[in-house]
Amino acid sequence: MTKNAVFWLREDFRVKRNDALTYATLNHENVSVVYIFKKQEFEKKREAKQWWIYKSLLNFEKDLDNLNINLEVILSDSYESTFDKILQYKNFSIYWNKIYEPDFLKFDEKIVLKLGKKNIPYKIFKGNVLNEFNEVKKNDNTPFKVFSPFWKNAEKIYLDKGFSRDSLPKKRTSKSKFLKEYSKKEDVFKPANWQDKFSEYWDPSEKEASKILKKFLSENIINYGDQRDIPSVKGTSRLSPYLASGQIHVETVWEECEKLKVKKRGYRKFINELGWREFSYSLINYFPEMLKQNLRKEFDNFPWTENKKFLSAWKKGLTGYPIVDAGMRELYETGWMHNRVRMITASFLVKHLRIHWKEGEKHFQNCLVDFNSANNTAGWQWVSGCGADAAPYFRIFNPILQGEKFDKKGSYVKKWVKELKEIPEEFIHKPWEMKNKIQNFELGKNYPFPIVDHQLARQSALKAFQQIKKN
DNA sequence: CCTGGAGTTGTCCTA
DNA sequence: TTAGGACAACTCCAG
Repeated sequence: MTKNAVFWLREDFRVKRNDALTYATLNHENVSVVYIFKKQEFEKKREAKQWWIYKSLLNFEKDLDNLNINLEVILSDSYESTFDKILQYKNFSIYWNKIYEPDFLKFDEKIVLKLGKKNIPYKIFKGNVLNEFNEVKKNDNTPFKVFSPFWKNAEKIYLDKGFSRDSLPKKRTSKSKFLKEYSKKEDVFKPANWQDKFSEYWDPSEKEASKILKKFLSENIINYGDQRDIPSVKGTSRLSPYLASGQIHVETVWEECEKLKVKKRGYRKFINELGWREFSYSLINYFPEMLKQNLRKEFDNFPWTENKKFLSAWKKGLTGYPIVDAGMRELYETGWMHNRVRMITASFLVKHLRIHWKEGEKHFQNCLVDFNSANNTAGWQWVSGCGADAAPYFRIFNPILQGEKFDKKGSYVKKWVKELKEIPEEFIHKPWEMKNKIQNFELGKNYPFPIVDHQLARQSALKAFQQIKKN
């Protein structure tokens, strides 16, 4: 065994159940945690996530400090050139956990070749999933394309493995440094951007993740089935950003769920959401082309429109449909949007405005603290109808009905769209129908008229879908 | 190989 | 007022 070990930190900001980190501490005298920050991957592309990573680095550094382990950050233009520099060092082994994205897996292969040539010991561990995607296949060895059978099989495979690995790294007696030069963590992120208000809503730490999970399981999971659809209520777990950056391992979430004594409907529904996460990973790895294009080819002929005004109104939350605008503003304010509202806003962009899902995908990528390629792509393609197991085309969310159904009193709308604060309940999801005048409020002045008419937009979306069927 | 059932999250119209 | 069917037909998957 070499004296030094490097744990290459990527999406695993946790001490508990972190296989690569634990392995390094159990087998080596000196352990360093190295994070390579590639600016171009974040700037103007994943700004919300950039904030999350920055805070995660600061918090994780403290956790590692308790173990006498040093966290070293390198600012980089490319992973490969940075790796080439690291490979110049002598007498070390390197470990990391997998990220299930085609590009990352390909990069792993490349690095493995280089490590082999230099005789540097390495080990790659399972990442933040229940099953690795290639463990779940149909009997004929092809991948599942429908969720239910996929999940039925995947759950069984996971249960059959029946293992529990509640691993913890071993504390060092003294700190050691590996890299001669490393960057300041502050260089990863320049404060005073729009993301600054996120601190009011999120604490990107491992401790917070387990706190949230505990609270969710003791208070909310019982009613998850119904409450998860009400955006004004904290009925969902809000664990997504912690899962995305690995402040918690999905196996931990699973296991804590299994420990529940009373397993009601809510429990099943919640576990299924973990299933969708697994399904998305499976899809993008078996069909990597879907990261860039429609999974269902017939959608290549869909008559999308280009409309900068509409796109910008959607992004700013100025479409004139209160539930849509509330969602977009929640996203901008907090780096997160409630699941039900993600569907409504996405459907609105794709079907009412007929703007390509890639535009929406890009915007969400920039604004979500829980951004993850697999979920984001699979989700947008699902809404658009061009993905796997997707919604049928005639299923077009009516933003007024959705509002009335899931935000009855309009409290979600009023929280995020302050202009509508005084609008009576009856009209909160359709302020344009209001006859009475309200002081200091005038439609078209304080808040926009709907940018498209629901009925007309719906008709034209249906027509557009008819068109691709013909081709 | 054939067969039948099913398919995350809806909407709208009719009786 | 409300419940039920139409919306389309295709692909996936298991038996």
